[in-house]
Amino acid sequence: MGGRRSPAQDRSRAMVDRLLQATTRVLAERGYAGLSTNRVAAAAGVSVGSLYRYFDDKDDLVRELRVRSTADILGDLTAAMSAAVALPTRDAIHQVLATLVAALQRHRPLTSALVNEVPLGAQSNVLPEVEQQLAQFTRMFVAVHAPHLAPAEAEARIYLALGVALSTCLRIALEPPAGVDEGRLVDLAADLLHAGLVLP
Amino acid sequence: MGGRRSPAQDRSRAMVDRLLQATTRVLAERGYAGLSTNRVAAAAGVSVGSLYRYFDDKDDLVRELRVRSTADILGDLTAAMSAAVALPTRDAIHQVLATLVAALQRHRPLTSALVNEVPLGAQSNVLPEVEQQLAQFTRMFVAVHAPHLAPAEAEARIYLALGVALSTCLRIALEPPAGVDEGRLVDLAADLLHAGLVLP
Amino acid sequence: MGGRRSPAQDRSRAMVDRLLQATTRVLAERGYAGLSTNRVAAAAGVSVGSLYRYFDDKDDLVRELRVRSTADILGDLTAAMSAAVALPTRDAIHQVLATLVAALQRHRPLTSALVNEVPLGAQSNVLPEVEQQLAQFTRMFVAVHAPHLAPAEAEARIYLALGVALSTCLRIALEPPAGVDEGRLVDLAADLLHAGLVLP
Amino acid sequence: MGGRRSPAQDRSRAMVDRLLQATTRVLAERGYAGLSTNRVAAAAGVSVGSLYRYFDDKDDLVRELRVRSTADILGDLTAAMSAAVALPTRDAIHQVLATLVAALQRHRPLTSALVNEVPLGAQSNVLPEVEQQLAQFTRMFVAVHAPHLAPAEAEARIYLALGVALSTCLRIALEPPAGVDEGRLVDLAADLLHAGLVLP
DNA sequence: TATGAATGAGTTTTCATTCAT
DNA sequence: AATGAATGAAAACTCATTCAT
Repeated sequence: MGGRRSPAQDRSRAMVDRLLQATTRVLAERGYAGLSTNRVAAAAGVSVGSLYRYFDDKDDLVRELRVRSTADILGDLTAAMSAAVALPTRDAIHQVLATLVAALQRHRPLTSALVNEVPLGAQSNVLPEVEQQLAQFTRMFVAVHAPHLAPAEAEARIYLALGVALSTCLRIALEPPAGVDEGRLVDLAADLLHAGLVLP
Repeated sequence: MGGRRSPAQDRSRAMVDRLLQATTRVLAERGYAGLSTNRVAAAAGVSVGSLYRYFDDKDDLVRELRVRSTADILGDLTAAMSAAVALPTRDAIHQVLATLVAALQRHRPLTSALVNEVPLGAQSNVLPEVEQQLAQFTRMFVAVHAPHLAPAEAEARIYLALGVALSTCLRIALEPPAGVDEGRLVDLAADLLHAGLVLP
Repeated sequence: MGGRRSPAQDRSRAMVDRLLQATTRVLAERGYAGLSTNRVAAAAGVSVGSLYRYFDDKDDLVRELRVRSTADILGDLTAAMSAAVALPTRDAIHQVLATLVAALQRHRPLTSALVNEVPLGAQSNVLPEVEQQLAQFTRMFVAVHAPHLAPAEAEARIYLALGVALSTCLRIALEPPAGVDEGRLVDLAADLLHAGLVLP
Repeated sequence: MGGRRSPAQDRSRAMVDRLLQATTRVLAERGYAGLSTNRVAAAAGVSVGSLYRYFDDKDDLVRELRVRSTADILGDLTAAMSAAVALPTRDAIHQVLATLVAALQRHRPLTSALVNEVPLGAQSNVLPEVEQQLAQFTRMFVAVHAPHLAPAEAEARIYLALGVALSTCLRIALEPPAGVDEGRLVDLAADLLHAGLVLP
């Protein structure tokens, strides 16, 4: 952690960053259909050949983009989850949701591009890593706050809650409805999940 | 109603059906990226030229596919909604959700392809017509069963409920978790939405 | 000549005419690039299959069109040439030129389409039959009015005169310049050819 | 003038030349109808993709071909016209005609293809730039050598002479008649134009 | 390492032509 | 005879990927 990097590694990292940023830009401006390796390289001010030195292929590029954006969001989420364990049930949920919405909003252009433009392939959830992390938290959370639930019942509730949490946060972050207060939406969502997860 | 069809119309309809079924098959097997007009024609056992006799272009093909499956799902949904108005609150919600899950499952291969493979462009909701229909129902439903809510509050709940209902049904229909009873999931979802929509 | 036609032959002739007229129309409206057998058939209100009953292929259609339009022009030309033999040299030439210009103008849409849109293939003169007819006349004409010319010299002048006559008439008929009197152009052309053909 | 070229520029120029030469070859062998980008690329021993690196599209390819050969012909023509101003009337005309014929012959395969194979669209003159250049010369020429003509009369003669000159030169260059001396034809044409342009 | 010209399989789409009805 | 649905070869063009420099 916090290790030194050789100049070569730095140059490498810089290149990768440039390319990923260029990918985001192209994705936002031209959509997935307009995303070509040549275009990305040009947008990054780099040759196509270089792109292929740092990424296996086009898929790898997009995959990496997803992973990176996810990582940043995950950071926030993890912190929020750590803080949340000390809070009362509903507040904990609210905290996590609010954090997730904020994180998604912070990455709005990229997230939007990924959600709206990139076909998902086999996996049908947009941000798999985020979902996994969320799942872990939810599981633990249920174990603590709703120990009365039978395992199967707990599983069902977790499964449902995950979907609700993720889709709701995405919706609030990316398509906020006109004339509805965002904070209120997060409040409501927290109430909903609270009810769904821990009520008898 | 019950109109006779000329042989030519039948042939025409048969061709269109064949091509749409082939499209679904190709979509399921090779994904949206692997969906080419030549491939669809081959899968339908028909020449490319014929495909272009019945569809303006590739977009038209996918559009029609969406329209058809949407229409079918909408049919079920509308019926369920009609029946639901007479039921008590929670049962009404349950009825609609169960119907939607069943309809989506019936169109599983296509819906799955649409959700997972087709980049959505600007609109981030799959099946916009279904969402609209659902919105109408929800609005009416709230007006009837939760008249105590202030307009803004009602709006917020409707917005949230819609996202939850749609994403949950899609999730249950397309990615049912191993070892969790599907019926129980719909039950839980109904409870959740009931709580979210009408509780004070 | 002037023979009776069976009903079948009439129907046949009517079909051919319809198709050729449709071809002219399509050629004028869509250009040669937009000339497709299907389009011609549609424009004629006839099935493609029928087109192929009356014409071997697309080329045959266009070829026939050329032949027909030529035939009409040839009729005029022959008459003019017959009358011209009795006239003094320059007047004879003038008569023929004026007749040709008038005939080309009468068929303006078709001629224009043929000249501007249809690639000529191997033969590089637009209206080969017209040229042949004209050549015959010119040859005879030179024999009568310029018997003093050596055979090789006569050949050279005829060759030149033909080109001049044809291209000039086409130009006057199809691209008349703004602000220049057409009659004057024909006059000048007649003078030119007169000088070129018979002067020592 | 005598500028050095980088290897890259040379390669680029070499590629463009190869492709244009291949285009000429295909045009000569298979006609305009048989001119496809794939065929041109194959004839050039190059991939289609490369063709599209150097030309925007098929039109661009043909356009460039026209531009190049036109430029070459124009070069000769301009030189001849410069030299011609010092000559007596008939000799000036002869010089220009002879030069044009020679230039057209030098580009025979291409010119032939353009004249015989490429449908001309709206403009019915092949080589519009050549015609323009010729027009400029003729106008000046008439102003100098036939100042006695009224403006309208001058216009008419210029219009006619242009058509005659161009069509005659094309004819001599592309379809020289068997057994007739080419030089004699140019002589005759010069006489003809001389008479037509400056005689009272 | 970086470059970017070159590749060519693959995509969408058209249209002359055929043939079962 | 007439129809027009069906065909499929071929056209224009794109783009992920490679490799010589």
